[in-house]
Amino acid sequence: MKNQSDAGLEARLTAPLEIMLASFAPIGIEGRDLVRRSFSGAPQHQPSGAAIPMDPERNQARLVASGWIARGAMLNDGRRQIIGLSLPGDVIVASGSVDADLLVWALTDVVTVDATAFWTTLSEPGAQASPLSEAWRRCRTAERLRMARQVVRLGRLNAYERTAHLLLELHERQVRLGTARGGALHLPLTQDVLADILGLSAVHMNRTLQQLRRNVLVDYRTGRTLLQDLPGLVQAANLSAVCGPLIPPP
Amino acid sequence: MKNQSDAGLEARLTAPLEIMLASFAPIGIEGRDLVRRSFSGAPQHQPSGAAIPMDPERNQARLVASGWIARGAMLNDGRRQIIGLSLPGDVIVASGSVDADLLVWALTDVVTVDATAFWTTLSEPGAQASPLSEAWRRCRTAERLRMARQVVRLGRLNAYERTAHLLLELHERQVRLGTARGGALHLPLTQDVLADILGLSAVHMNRTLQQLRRNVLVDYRTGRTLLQDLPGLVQAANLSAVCGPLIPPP
DNA sequence: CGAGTCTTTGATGCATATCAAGCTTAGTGG
DNA sequence: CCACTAAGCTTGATATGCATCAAAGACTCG
Repeated sequence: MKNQSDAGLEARLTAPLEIMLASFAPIGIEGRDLVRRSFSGAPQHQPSGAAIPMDPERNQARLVASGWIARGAMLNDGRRQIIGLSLPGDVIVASGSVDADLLVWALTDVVTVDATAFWTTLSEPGAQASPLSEAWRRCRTAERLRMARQVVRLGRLNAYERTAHLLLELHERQVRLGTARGGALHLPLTQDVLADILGLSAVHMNRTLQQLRRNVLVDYRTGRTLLQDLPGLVQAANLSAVCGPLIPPP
Repeated sequence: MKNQSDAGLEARLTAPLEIMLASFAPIGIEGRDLVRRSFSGAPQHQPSGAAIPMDPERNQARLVASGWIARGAMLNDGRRQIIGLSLPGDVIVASGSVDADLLVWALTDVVTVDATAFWTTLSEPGAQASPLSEAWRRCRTAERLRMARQVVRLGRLNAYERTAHLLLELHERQVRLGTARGGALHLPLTQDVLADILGLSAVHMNRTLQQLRRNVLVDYRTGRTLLQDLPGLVQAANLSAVCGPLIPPP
């Protein structure tokens, strides 16, 4: 009985991961079941704003089951930079920061599960050639690519380009998850948070969003945003935001 | 005979990797030998400025045996951003960029070897618990950490802080390799390249380096740079640059 | 010794930060 | 149901860090 309810619970928790993996490469029923079997720990709930404890030694990796998470750094004088966002289906790895200057916190209410077993499973010999491991490989490559593009964004794009590019990236990720349809996506981010992702001040973030609205590219509202002109955004971004093959969700 | 000379050559090619791994965790004689046995392909030479071909499918990973390599992106209007530097001992992974907007090129004359076998070896079951794999894990963690810090650097540090931080990072990496002694390090980077790492213009890069010299923190010259005041630089950087445990090279 | 690649310097402009204040919205308690 | 509050959004004025442009010195190398 406990097992049964657990199985149901796990299936729900891993749903975003299954969907995202399948968007990179078909993983088959076996792949799907292997994913489900790899998560058995108790889910942890964190309220919006809470820190997510990431012990670099134990507790190596956590799967985001629902909610949005920010990984970032805080300087002594209060400046804050968000390094990346983790959405449902993403796996967060402890950065093992020596000085603990890297933080992970919840942007919304969040549910996470320990992913160490999953991590290990995909490093095992048999997994090396499976369809699942191929999807996982592409998924990790996409993550590295996103990080690389975050560097380019901050280093060489202006505020307008940065914003367009970030919105396209978040759009692609949500299309993979099946939570965005035709440019409409769920964005539970305040302009403050957006600014900390893009290395801007909150004031300038606001003005940049207004500019995008004036040019009829984006209609931004907290929680519910509409990309009105995808090709226009791609042109405005000046940098590709595509992160891998995209097999549309069913 | 061929085998014998090959063995000698391979030992030399992998030397930086062995040293760097050992700086993160002791790898033992077996680890060292496993590293040496994992590289058998012909070394490739590239002159300074040449592109390093990185086929995302085959040719997954390459070890830098000597020379400096830049990974970066080029925008259509000529803006360039270097995402990271690869030094001897580093392994470059194909980003599998869909749009091929990410490039890898040689900053100096360079020798690389295919590292796919090495990569695979360390994913095998037996390797999971070996000292070598522990060193490798820490090494990869350090790389992720460096990338994260590059984001913070570009997003929230000013030119002065960025420069101090980058120099500290390069210092640490060379201390690991045993190629830096007491603040003196080898920097085969033009100010142009430094600017493209730090997201600055070459002119401002120059002025920032002068400022560091005036404050007696750094004596910069292409090819040979001296960090005159490490604690001062750490303070100026405003962000930790330490990337992992540091076991001093023998 | 000439030609290219780097570095340095000065003058000017712009993108973005900062400061300060009003406004809007949603949630809370009386 | 209505103050009351706090969080977020918006706007204007001002300041500044860095880019850009232009040109002149330093090096290096054939």
